[in-house]
Amino acid sequence: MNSSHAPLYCQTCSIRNRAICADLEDSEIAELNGIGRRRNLEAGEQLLWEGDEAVLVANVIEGVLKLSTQTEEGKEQILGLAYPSDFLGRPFGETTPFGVEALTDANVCVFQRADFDRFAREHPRLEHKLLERTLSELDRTRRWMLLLGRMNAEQKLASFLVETVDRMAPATCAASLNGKPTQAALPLSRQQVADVLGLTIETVSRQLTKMKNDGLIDLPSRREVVLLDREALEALAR
Amino acid sequence: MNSSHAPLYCQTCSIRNRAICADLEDSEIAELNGIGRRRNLEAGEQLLWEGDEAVLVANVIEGVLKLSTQTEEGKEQILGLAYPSDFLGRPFGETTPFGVEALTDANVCVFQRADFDRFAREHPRLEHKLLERTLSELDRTRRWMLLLGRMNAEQKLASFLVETVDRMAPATCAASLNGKPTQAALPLSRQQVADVLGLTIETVSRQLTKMKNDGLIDLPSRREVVLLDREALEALAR
DNA sequence: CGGGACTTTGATCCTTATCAACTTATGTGG
DNA sequence: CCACATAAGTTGATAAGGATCAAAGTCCCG
Repeated sequence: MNSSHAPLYCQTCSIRNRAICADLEDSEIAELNGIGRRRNLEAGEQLLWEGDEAVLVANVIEGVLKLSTQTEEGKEQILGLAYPSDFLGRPFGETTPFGVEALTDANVCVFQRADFDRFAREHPRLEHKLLERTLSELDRTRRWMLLLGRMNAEQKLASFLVETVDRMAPATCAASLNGKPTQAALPLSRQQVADVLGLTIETVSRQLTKMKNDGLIDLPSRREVVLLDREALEALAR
Repeated sequence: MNSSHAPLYCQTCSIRNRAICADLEDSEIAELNGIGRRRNLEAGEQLLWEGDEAVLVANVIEGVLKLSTQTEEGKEQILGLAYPSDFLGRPFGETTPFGVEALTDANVCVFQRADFDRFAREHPRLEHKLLERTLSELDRTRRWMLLLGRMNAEQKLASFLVETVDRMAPATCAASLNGKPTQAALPLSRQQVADVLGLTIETVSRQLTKMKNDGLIDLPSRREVVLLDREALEALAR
């Protein structure tokens, strides 16, 4: 618990050079190390609850998590997925506007929001990184809006598969075609894919079998995809 | 053109206390004033083009603008609306990921992105404001995702009407029920409303007439709405 | 007053949701 | 290690909400 005796996680951290802490100097890293702590999450475990007071923020070290919200009638909409080096939570805010749940077993670096906010305000370099990351996240979210608002089921699935394979790539280090990865373990169930894309589980399932029959993809197991024709999928997604 | 002779706009700026420049000191404001300039836009005029090199950023002083993107087939999706005091453009990025067009006559305070980026990096207070604003914008955008992904046409329209009336309120200063505004001039055409909500113009039109027949709203003209039963609309939107 | 853009209304079609049955995986305890 | 229970996914039939296509009606502005 006591920060002065905490092991220096950061120095061996696998996302040290990609997360918002990347540009910090050793002394700053040491300080940050003192206020954060590692936490393991099992698949399905919840880290933040929608509407709760925003007490935590975190960096994803390993695993995939979802941000989500619900409609009054209980329909879920996944607002985003967080992969290693992504930042989680709502700094400088009263409440957390979405729930966060681990989809796979995960490891995160957690901070009390108050501690983090203070540290950020005192370290413009970190705040700048956070700003850049937030701006990119906003860009990504807006692209997703186009998907939700204007694409049909087939286009949504195609987009989703290509993006997922890309984002999972660093973890899998698996097969790829001239640099572009073509397969991945799916971190989501069919229902979760549906919640990401604003579809129902049945539509997702039907669309996947159709793509498989069309020779666009292969589904070795429920939690794996292989893009047999990545080009065609990208064309659909466009 | 020459900054040293530019009038000191900022001191009389109507959004001086709400925009990202709010916390700056007089000397900083003066400096910022030197790199920015005012620009009037007519309704329909484009300020930024999707995919262009990101050369400009801006603050909205007056009017309403839309951020939008298109699907390959030319279907438009509006990604957001910018009202007075909102920030526009993509700082710290290579390209502008969306187009920006004035929906009403508008007045904006424009900066060369390079100038703005430099200024921001040298003034953490401004960068902090920008971060807070970007985080709020991300929250708003994510709420919009729930709307696009999980709401039906009626719920979408209800949400849109309530939000629009609220955001237009400062400008209209018009009728309100215990603090909550109940009418506004619509800054968007039916087609644009459709593009915001991921619907077609026909569906928007039908839904509005239905709401009018149900006594939920009144439509004194094509560009005005009155919320006759704001409560009911909020309930639908939830 | 007339022309063009915008909007509304109507008829029909299509995609996706919904409801239901069935199949395949996953996992647990005897 | 198998049998059974349970969860997850697939497939089918039907229905509904919006999209699309077409036409008529309004408003605006010169």
